[in-house]
Amino acid sequence: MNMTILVIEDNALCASLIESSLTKIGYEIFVERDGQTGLDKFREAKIDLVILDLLLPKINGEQVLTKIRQTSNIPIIIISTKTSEMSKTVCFRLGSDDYLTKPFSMVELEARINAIFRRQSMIHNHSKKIVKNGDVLINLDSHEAFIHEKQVQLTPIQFKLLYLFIDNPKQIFTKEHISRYIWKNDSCNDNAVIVQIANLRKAIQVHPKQPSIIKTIWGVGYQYNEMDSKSS
Amino acid sequence: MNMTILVIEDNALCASLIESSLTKIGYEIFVERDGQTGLDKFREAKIDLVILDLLLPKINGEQVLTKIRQTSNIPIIIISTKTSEMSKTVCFRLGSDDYLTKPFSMVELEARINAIFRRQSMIHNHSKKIVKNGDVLINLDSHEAFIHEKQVQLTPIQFKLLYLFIDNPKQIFTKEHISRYIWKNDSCNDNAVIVQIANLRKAIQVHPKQPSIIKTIWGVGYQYNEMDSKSS
DNA sequence: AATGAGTGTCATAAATTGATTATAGATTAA
DNA sequence: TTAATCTATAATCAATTTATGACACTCATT
Repeated sequence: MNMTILVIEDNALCASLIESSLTKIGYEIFVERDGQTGLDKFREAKIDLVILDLLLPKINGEQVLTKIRQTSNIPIIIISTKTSEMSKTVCFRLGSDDYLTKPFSMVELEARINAIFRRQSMIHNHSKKIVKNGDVLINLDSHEAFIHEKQVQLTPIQFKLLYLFIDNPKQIFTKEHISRYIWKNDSCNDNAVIVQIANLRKAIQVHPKQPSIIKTIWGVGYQYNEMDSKSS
Repeated sequence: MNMTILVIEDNALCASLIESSLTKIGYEIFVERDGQTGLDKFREAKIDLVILDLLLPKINGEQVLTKIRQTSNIPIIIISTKTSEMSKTVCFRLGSDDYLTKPFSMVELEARINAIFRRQSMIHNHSKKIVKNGDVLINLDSHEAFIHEKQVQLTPIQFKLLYLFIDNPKQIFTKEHISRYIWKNDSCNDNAVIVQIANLRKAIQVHPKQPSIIKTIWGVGYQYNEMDSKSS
């Protein structure tokens, strides 16, 4: 499972240290330098965990924390030079999951992130090998995919893409996100994503002329919807 | 809900401090002085969380941690005088949920315990980004917007605008403000804003002829009001 | 070396959105 | 009431985004 972490931190050195360190162990990282763009990024991208500095330009960390908690229960780790009990208490009360005082070691940060994700996966018991959603079923072991109980032949990229979609129905994936997911690189080639989406759609379509189960959200990204309702 | 916490700690002073402090805020506490009796207590009582010292007689903390994790996913907080990264890393790898180095404040311990319990209680609605206000509900993950529980189709700019309004109800936004928010530039084209407002209103109106939920504040700007009262 | 499946790139076509403009309507101040 | 100013609406056209098909490249297998 490819987890995406948003780092909101204005100190460039610290941010890049975290970024390289976490990228190395397989996480996808977004870095934002101030509270406002951090919040923007948070609601635009599919984020699994937030690492949040407290001293930020524009909107401070406590406010960002509050804003995020108004709409999301996503895990948030505070990193700060503030060592006071007061600051810790406030942040925990506002809903943070952990609080690390700077300077801290990357090893510890990694360990705490892993601990949070491990606890989440314990709760969800994510050791399933067959993923089913609506008319789509895929077997992760045998790499087979079925639409309407009929097997379809998929290339590796198509399979990966389809898994991403049916494992997160209704979630919108931007081209950038898909690019990161498929190719692991930072540079995003929009066209390549578009072509892969087209290939996948062609591969899994039951009848030509029928609307694809993968919807285009114009200007945003692509989305899988289990049930397609008519426009009303 | 009465949560039960098992404290395994051989230092009598520290143990009693924790006990009194946590009892005061409503937790039920068991204290054990060594690893063996700690494990025994864990097996026979219904425990919701374990606070575990590392330096223990008979069976050390790491072993206790390992033993517990063989049979249980219960939250475990390590408290220890060991400050090394090594010790922390080992404990997290063995499955602990948090690690506090002594000396620590009771306030912080309480905050971290509360954070763990809070996260457990919200396992269900995880990472959903939903903003609701009055009759308007928008889902930032799926980019869906609902008015009166009926889905409406919005363009990217319309969606962004609606989010701005319902995230800040009763606040009046000038055209300059909206322009900056949508287009990120300093020059403001009043007309463009007016048109976008008009488009949004058309897109989210339930019945034509009904006053829009986005009010015009003449000469100032625009405002969203949860409940629309008649003009007086 | 030849084949073929899988993939990336490009050019072009199709679709949707959004900025502009003109015009009409509404509100305020004189 | 009238003029000036602000706001609303509709229509058009340009810009942006997405879709599609053709072609070239890579790499494993034959």
